[in-house]
Order: sequence, then structure tokens, then C-alpha cells
Amino acid sequence: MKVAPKPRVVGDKYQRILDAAVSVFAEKGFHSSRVSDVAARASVADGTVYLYFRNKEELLMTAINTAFDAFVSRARIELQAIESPAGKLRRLAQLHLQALGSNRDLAVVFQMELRQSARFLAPFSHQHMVEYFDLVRSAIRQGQEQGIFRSDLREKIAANCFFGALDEMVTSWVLDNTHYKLTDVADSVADIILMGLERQARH
Amino acid sequence: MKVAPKPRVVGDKYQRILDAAVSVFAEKGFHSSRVSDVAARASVADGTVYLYFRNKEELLMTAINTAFDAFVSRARIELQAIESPAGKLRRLAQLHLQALGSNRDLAVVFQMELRQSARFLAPFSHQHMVEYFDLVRSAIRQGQEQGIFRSDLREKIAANCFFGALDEMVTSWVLDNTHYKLTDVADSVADIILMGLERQARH
Amino acid sequence: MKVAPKPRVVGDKYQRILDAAVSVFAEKGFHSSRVSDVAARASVADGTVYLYFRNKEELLMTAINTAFDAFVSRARIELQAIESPAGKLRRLAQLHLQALGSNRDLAVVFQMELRQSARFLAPFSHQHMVEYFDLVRSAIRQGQEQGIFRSDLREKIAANCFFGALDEMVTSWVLDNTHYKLTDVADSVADIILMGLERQARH
Amino acid sequence: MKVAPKPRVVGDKYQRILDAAVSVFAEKGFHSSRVSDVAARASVADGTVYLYFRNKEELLMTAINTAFDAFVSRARIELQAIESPAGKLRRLAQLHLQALGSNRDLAVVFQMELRQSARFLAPFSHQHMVEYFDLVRSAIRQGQEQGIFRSDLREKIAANCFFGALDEMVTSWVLDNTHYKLTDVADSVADIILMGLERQARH
DNA sequence: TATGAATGAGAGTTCATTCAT
DNA sequence: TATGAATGAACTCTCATTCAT
Repeated sequence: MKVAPKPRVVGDKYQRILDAAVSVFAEKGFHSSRVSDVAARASVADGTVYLYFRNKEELLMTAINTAFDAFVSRARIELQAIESPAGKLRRLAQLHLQALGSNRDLAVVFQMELRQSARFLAPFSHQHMVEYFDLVRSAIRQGQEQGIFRSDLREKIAANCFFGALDEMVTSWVLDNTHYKLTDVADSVADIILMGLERQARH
Repeated sequence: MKVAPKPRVVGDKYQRILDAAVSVFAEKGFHSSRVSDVAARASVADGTVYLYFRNKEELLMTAINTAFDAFVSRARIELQAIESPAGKLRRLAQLHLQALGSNRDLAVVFQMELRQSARFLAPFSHQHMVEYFDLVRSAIRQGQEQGIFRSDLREKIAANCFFGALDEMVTSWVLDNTHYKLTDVADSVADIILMGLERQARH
Repeated sequence: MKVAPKPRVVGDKYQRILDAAVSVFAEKGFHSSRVSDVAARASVADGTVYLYFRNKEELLMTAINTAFDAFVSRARIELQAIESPAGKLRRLAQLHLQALGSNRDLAVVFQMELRQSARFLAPFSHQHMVEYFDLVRSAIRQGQEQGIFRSDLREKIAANCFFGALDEMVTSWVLDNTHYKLTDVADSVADIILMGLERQARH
Repeated sequence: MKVAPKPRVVGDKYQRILDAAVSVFAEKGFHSSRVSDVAARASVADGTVYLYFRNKEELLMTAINTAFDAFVSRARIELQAIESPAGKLRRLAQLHLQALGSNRDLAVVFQMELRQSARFLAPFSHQHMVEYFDLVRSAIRQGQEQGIFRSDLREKIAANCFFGALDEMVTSWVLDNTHYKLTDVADSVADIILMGLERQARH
């Protein structure tokens, strides 16, 4: 007589909680979200959250780190297959915007919470940023060594411009209500930055 | 050896509280800061904070808005005196990094809290962003109309790149412990973006 | 010698908190009572109070409304079984004094807080007053229609006299330290009011 | 060029503050009223209130006591001139309803705050109640001694009925929005109670 | 007398976390 | 594993009262 109330797959609670957390954090912000909101959205009891995550902060960190891990791993692999420094940066721009553009909630959490978490919460996630930046910087360095990119620019500044431009595209997309496709702007951004980095033939 | 307990000038409480707020928020983040921390740092009673500010949130918004107002007003005036679109953007880059580079605490608050406040708190501060972006965008548009900047780029994307690059420079500076001079990088950033925007003569 | 710290039956917390609230409110008055006082007297944590009641005010309103509900329901049933209007009023007087005379704390809360709550808090409890008055008024009206009670008196005034007399008996009892039995005066009060209402044979 | 901002009579501040207090307390209740509300309504500074009254509570007590004093003094004098016990009670009913019916704010404060203040604040005002009751009781006793009133009723109970009936008329009037004239009901109330007290000739 | 800025104790309420079941 | 009732520390904000001017 009783229908199964929660026809969810058993064992998927971890992921359900994590997804719920991203969804709730995106909606109200990390600090205004309650653990019980997350639990409710994941259809588990409040206490169950603590069977999978040590505390509220770890929910955020895990969400960020997991996505970041996946992104950096994939990026690292893909970049190996690309020869040209410019091609690497172009691909990185695509991957960056793809990763966040394909999951709006995650993007919101990244754009809104990452900086704070990097400074005030566990600085672990900052390590990911460093890894990401390393990919960018080594591509730039490579370009400079090959004489393709200008050498009068400090590599770190260039990397900041590259990342900052992409990051702002995401922020802008996140705060915008018109849900345009984020990856569509990858080439434009890459164009601007690359052209800014490249050595001008006639100079 | 004992100094007078309250040798402060009367009437400066508003500013003292605001400065204390910026300082405390920079140190612990807005959400982890307690109003009593701010009051203590300003050497006033907890209740005094509420004589000058409606609530904790207004402390943050006032700090942000005040600085933003000053920046945008100044920028608007200065840009009027500059003819060339490229010159305008160069000057904007300098002003941006100067404004935040000259007050580290304020910079921390801006970089860490502005996004959140734009989304979750009063969207007033977002208006400032729009005004700032308008300055950038009209310079870019002007450059495009004069044939100096490429017209195949959407102005908004270009503006995002410009702002994003500067913004990331500040974030990077804020998270960095080596206290280098932020304005020193203004030209480099402007170079990259401008070169990325300019029409290449031989194309 | 040490008793088990929490030998309470589970599930009785709602009632325990409500009883504690009545007891604390009776002792110090609603406004001077702290929620933590109530929690302590109920041997629960402060937060637990809020699992059962939305806020401090609801504690008061629930206490009042619950008792009032019980009284009015019972009165309504009992009066149905009584034919004569005078008998109804006599019984009402007994029930009124019984209800409050059997729970001194509750009586204190009623006499001290009901008026204020009726005016300044949720006017819900005022509805109960209206229901109670309706019982009184319809008995009086019935007596007038039967020619037993004088018809030159407005029914509302008569009801106010009836209620006011009983109410003052309770207040007087509550402020008095000699703990006499409140129900003992029911007949005297009913006598006075009824005699005041009845049509005098020889007039 | 400047008009006199406060064309009040100097030296009337005491009374202005007291009137303001009654007005504010009537509107929001004693506990929800702020001293600064009272000061504002009296057009004085917050601190000035404390030049005339020790604290907020004293504002209430003074308002109540002053009015009570005036009432009891007047009542005492008037009653001396009246011979018959019934006449005394009739006059008392009129004075009671006149005193409160002529100042609605004061009536609200009396009906809403007097009980609480009698129990939880300085019990001073309770002394006034006693004095008032003494007037009532001695009239009743006199009536009993003269064989006009029934002697099988305890004088205190009779007094409670008399006072309670009047008190409820005032409360009812205060909570009622239709501003009928309170003194109009004095005779009806007196009729009921007196008839309840009087010895029936033919019994 | 009069002011009103300043004080700071105090209380209601929230919510992350725990733990007995 | 899972639950969710219970906990109690934490924190914002209010407001009666003071006091330097």
C-alpha cells in the first residue's frame, strides 16, 4: 500500500548532498545557506550530511575542489597534445568557460565564494589556482622562449590578464540574466589576450 | 605612562568606525567579523556603531560605495581631459590600481566582498560597477568609431577583459605577501589589453 | 546521591515548556521574563523552546489560548444541559472561578497579561473573550425574553457586570496572599449579579 | 527670521512629559514605549526626562498615582456630603467613569498597565486601590448596618463586584472603537449592583 | 536647567553540530 | 548508515540611562 517515498539510488547520497550544496549556495550564498537547507534539498536528514562531510565549510571546499580537480586534470592532459603556446591558451580559455558555462550553479559558487574561501577558509583550494596558473604561465613562458610572445612582459602579469579576462567573463555571465552561451566568447577573449601578448611582426 | 583614554577628536567617530570596519573586514572577512570587533577597533561602544550605521551590512555598503563614488567621480573628470581612447584606458588602469593600491585594507574588502555584495546584498554597489563599465565601454566604442580599435569585438567583451585583467591584478596583489607597488603594473596591463584591441596596421 | 540528570519522559517537552512559561510569567511578568528562564525551568536548552514555539510571544499566546479554549468548550457543553438562564450564569461563575482557581500561576498570567495581549499582542485571544461573552449574553438575553431578567438593561452592560465581578474576584484572589478557595465565592457573586438582573416581583 | 520653534510655556515641562508619557504608553503599551518616544512627544531632549523623573517606571507610576490621588481625594470629599449608602455608591460609579471617560489615554494606561504595575512594579499604586476600596467598603458596611443592604454578603466580595463591574465597563469602552460616552452607563451599573445588594422588602 | 551623543548590558533568536535511537 | 530532536554558543541590535557641554 505504501509507495517508495524516495526512489533514489542508494549510495548516491554523497553526490546528492554535494549537488544540493552547490545549488543552495548558488542561490543564497554560502554564509546565508543553512546546512538544513542543503539536507532538505538532498532529501536527507540534517545529521546525514555529517556522515559524508565534516562540516559546512567542507561542503563548500569539496564542491570547489572536486570541480577544480576535474578541470585542471583535464586541462593538463589536453594541453600536452597541443604544440603551440597560443593554441594551448586558446584551448584553456575554451575549457575554462566550458567548465563553468555548463553548470551555472557551480559557476555562481566559484565566482562568488572562491576568493573568500581562498583567503579566509582553508587555503587548500588556492593550490588549485596555482596549478591552473602554472599551466597558463608555462604556456606563456614557452611562447616567450619561442619568440612568439613578447618578452618584455612579466609572465605573471600576462597570466593574470589571461585569467582575469576569463574570470570576468564568467562573473559577468553569472550576474547576467540573459543566459547566453558562455563558450561563445572564448575565442574573442583569447584573441584579445593573445594579440596583446604576441610580438608584432613589424615592430 | 598612561595615555588619556579618549583623546580623540569628537565628530570623527563616523570615519573612525568606517575605517575600523574596513580594517576588520579585511582581516577576517565580512561574515566572520563581529560588530563588536569593529566597535572595539574604533574605540567606541558597540551601540555607537548603530548611531552612525543602520546595521552591519550598511557598514560594508558604505565603505564600498564611498570609495567607489570617489573613484568613479574622479575617473569621470580625468577622462574628460583626455582625447585618445587609448589614453583614457591607460589612465583608467592607473586610477584603478592607484585607488586600491593605496589602501590595502580597502582593496581586500573590495576584492573579497564586492561580488557577494553585488549579488546577495543591496545591489546598489552594482550600480557603481555599471558606471565604471560605462566609462570603459564608451572609451572602447570611441576607439572603434575612430578606427583605432578593432570593430569585430563586442564592446562588452572588451570591457570585461580590461576590467578583469585589472581586477585580477588587484586580487593577486591582495593575496600576495610581497607588498610590491600595484601601480607599477598598470602600464603592462594596459599594454596587453590595448594591443589586443588595436587594429593591426598591416592586416 | 546524584539523580539522573534528565529522567524526563520524552515527548513531554512541549507541555513542560508551556508549564514553565506560565510559571515564570506568573512570577516575573511576561516582559521581565527571559526565554532562558523558561528554558531553564523546563530543563531544556534555550534553543529547544524554539522547536516548539515560534517566539516568546507565542509562548504566552499559546498558554492563554489553550486554557481559554478548554474553558469555553467545556462551558459551552455544560450550559447546553442547563435550562434556566439563572442556572447558566451560576454555572458559568463556578466554571470561571474553578478554571482559574485551580491553577494559580495560570490565573496570575490571565489577570496580569490578558488585557495587554488583547490590545498589543495578537488579538487572537480577544476572540475567546468574545466567545465567552457570547455565552453570557445569550443567557442574559434568554432571561430577558422569558421575562425573568429586567429588559430595561442593555445586555452588554449586564454581561460586563457579570464578567467584571468575577474577573475582579480572581484579581483580588491573585493579589491576595491568603490562599482562600476561589470557588467559594462563586455563589455570592452570582447572587449579587442575578439579583441585580432579576425582575422584582412587586414592581 | 527665525520663528520660535517651541512656543511652550516655560516650566511646564514636567506636565508635558507626563502627558506625553500617558499618550505614548496608551498607544504602544508601557513596555513597548521608549523613553525617547516620550521625550520626542514632549518636545524635550531624552536627558530632560531624567531631570523630572528618576526612570521610565517612575513616569508610569507618577501618571497613575497623580490621577488616582485626584480621584480618591475628590471622591472622599464628595461622599462626605452624601448620606445614603446607595447614593454614595451611585456617585462613586459616576466619578469613576467620569474620571476615566474624560481622558481616554489615561483610561487605556489604567486598564492596561495598572494590574501589572500593582504586582510587578512598585506596589505603591496598590495603596490607592486600597483607599478606593475602603470608600466602597465603608459605604457597603454602612448600608448593611442600616439594614438597607443584605448582611449575608461579605463586604469585600460586594466591593469587588462593584469595582469589577465598573472596571470592566471601562475596559470594554477602551477596547471598543465606538466612542460612546462612558458616564452614560454609570446608572445602569449602579442599578445592577445596588439591586444585588439591597435587601428585598418582601423577603 | 537642558541637551543628545555615547554607553554597554542585555535578550531574543539562529543554526552548526551532536548523539541517542 | 540514517535520523532529527536537542543543544548552547554566538551575535546582532535595542534602549534605558548617563554625563560632558
